[in-house]
Amino acid sequence: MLTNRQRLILNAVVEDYVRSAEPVGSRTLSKHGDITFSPATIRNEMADLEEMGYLDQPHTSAGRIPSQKGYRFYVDHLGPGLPAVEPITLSTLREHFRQKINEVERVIQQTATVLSELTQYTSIVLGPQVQQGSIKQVQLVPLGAGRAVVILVSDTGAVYNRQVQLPEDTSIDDVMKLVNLLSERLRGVPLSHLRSRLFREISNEFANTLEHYEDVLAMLDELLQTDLTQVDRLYVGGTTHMLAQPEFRDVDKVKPVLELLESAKAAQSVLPNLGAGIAVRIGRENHTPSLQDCTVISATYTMNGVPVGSVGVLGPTRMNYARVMQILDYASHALTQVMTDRLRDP
Amino acid sequence: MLTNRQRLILNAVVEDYVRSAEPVGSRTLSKHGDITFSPATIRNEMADLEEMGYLDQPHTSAGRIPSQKGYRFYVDHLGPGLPAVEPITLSTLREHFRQKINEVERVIQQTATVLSELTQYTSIVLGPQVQQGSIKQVQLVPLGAGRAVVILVSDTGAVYNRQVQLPEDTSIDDVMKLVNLLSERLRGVPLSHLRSRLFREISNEFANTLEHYEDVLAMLDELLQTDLTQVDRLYVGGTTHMLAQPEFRDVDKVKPVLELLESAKAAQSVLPNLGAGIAVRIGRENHTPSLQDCTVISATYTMNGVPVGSVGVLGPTRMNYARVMQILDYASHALTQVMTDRLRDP
DNA sequence: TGTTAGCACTCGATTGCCGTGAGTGCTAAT
DNA sequence: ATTAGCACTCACGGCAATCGAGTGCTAACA
Repeated sequence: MLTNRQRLILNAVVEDYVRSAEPVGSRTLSKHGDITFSPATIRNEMADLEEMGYLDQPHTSAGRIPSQKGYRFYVDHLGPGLPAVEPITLSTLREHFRQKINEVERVIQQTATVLSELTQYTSIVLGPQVQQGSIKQVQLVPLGAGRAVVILVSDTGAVYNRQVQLPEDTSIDDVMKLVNLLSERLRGVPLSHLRSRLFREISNEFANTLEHYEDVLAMLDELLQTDLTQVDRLYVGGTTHMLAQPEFRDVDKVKPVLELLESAKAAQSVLPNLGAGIAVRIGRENHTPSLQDCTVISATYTMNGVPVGSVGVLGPTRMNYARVMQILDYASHALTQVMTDRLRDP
Repeated sequence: MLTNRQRLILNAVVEDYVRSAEPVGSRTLSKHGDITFSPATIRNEMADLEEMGYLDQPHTSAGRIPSQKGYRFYVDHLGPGLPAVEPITLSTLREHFRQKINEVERVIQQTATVLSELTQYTSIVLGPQVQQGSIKQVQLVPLGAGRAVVILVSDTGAVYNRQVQLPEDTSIDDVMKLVNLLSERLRGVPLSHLRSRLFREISNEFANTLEHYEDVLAMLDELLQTDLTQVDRLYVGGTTHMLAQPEFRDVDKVKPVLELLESAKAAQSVLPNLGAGIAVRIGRENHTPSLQDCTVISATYTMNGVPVGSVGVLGPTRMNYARVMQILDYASHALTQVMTDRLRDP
């Protein structure tokens, strides 16, 4: 275990290094706020801390920087107790969430923007995977030439639409039948059960009523598979902030990270699976190799108590943990609020 | 005017420099395919070309690189005559556009991806601003608690939806009236005339039939303003390719460019206004200051002969002009085809 | 016994100084 | 008009000298 003085010093090293991005030496530390010992004492303690693996020394005649273990200890036991967020930041956030934007998508997207601006890091927001809610209305709008648009509306106000090509010789009559059937049988069905309901209970009715029922079924299957699973609703903001970080001023260092962020699919893997509370992944704790020198902090937001999405921030391991954690905490609660409002009296 | 030999040499300088990214000297040039003169002759001609402003010399004892004027001459009179695209590339493109994807949005997005992969530059695709097409169906789905979703379907298959908050005490009756009214009066109205039609012809009917007609009108106005003008449908692909370019290996060089690309609004300005054919903007020809060292090549795609969007490629001024121009030419025609297919027998 | 002052030592970063070589411009020969 | 020859230029890489921030150790001190 660490002595009180060692904690104090580790804390100071992290704070100074996060601010300056340069190895901090004993002399510098001795000037740090709540440290009263002489440089020599600090040197001794730092040597011990290094031996225990909490600090690293880039080279013999340089100051110390926190190791990943050091950051971990800092996050678990030190810094994030104190208030690190300026009031102005909080009020900006509050302002952002106060304006009622009707489209959930836009809220999510703008949240990404605001987060990256406030934190000066890259932000990643995963849109809500609304398996909740149920079908309010099913509609099929024919466009001519066998083309039609299928529209599903959920009671949460989400609208899914998709253009489909009906089998060549589908009669108007068949189309009407189809719409009525779907409309009648799917109304009120929870989105999460949509596919199974469709196949288990309704498909055999198709066989009796419709001509090309296999085709229609395949079409609906594709529609549900791609449109409701919503894998692509990932918003990334402020990627260029990465370029401002001193440790990533080398193009070869940033490139893998930016490449990861560019492919939406891969970027999914950046955010940990939905868990409760705030998750901090430091350096190699990220399973993605490109993020070995990055920290990802993320928080989950919920809808009716169920986790549906997450907000996160990506930066160098030298990150202002306390500040970012507090901001994300606020943002995730605000998003939870937004999502829950949306379910009110459906 | 340039002599034939000067053209030959300028052409060779551009081609060599585009390939190697290093100033090309007289000795190197003398080994270039269709050049038969001695280094000394080449030196004389190059000195002349420099004097005329077609070539630059980074420093006294270095080779020459094309100036922006040099590139411009190359684009206007030289390179892009010959075939520079490998058959394999063309067939990849053909393959990409062969698969019929139903969602226009997805076609656009994937086009951006394919273009950036094929060219190894950053691609920018501006989604179709479909002012064409007309209203096929208007729908209003109430969700409870005064909330409702307005859905507009155009005959091109586009679906616009937006959640709105109805005035507190709107009666079911009023909602029905509203839907019927809109449905009846807006069907067949061209999207481009939607707003004016709404205000000139329909608004006074509202006054007679509806309670809170000002509120409803304001709501519809907002809906049309934000959703149909479609300013945000800009897809950017392969931004990280910028980092691979030797002239942008310095973070301070890339950062402004990536920042520009990050804000969708600003990125709009990257693509020139819709004009016909292929547009090439070299260096300072871009009005945006961050693009002083970049070239943007873009092409317009049309729908029924009307330009509706554009595809572009962004890279360093040292760009493979011939190849990119040919690829964009192909892509824009293919997109035109896609858009036109969508209008067939509406 | 824990803390601190003093001091020699380490080592990355900076600076300055060649030597090298690719490339030029000029002149004279073809 | 073209080209061979040659002196000249200048970025670049390597190397040594210098500098200084920071350390570890020892000895003095409370």
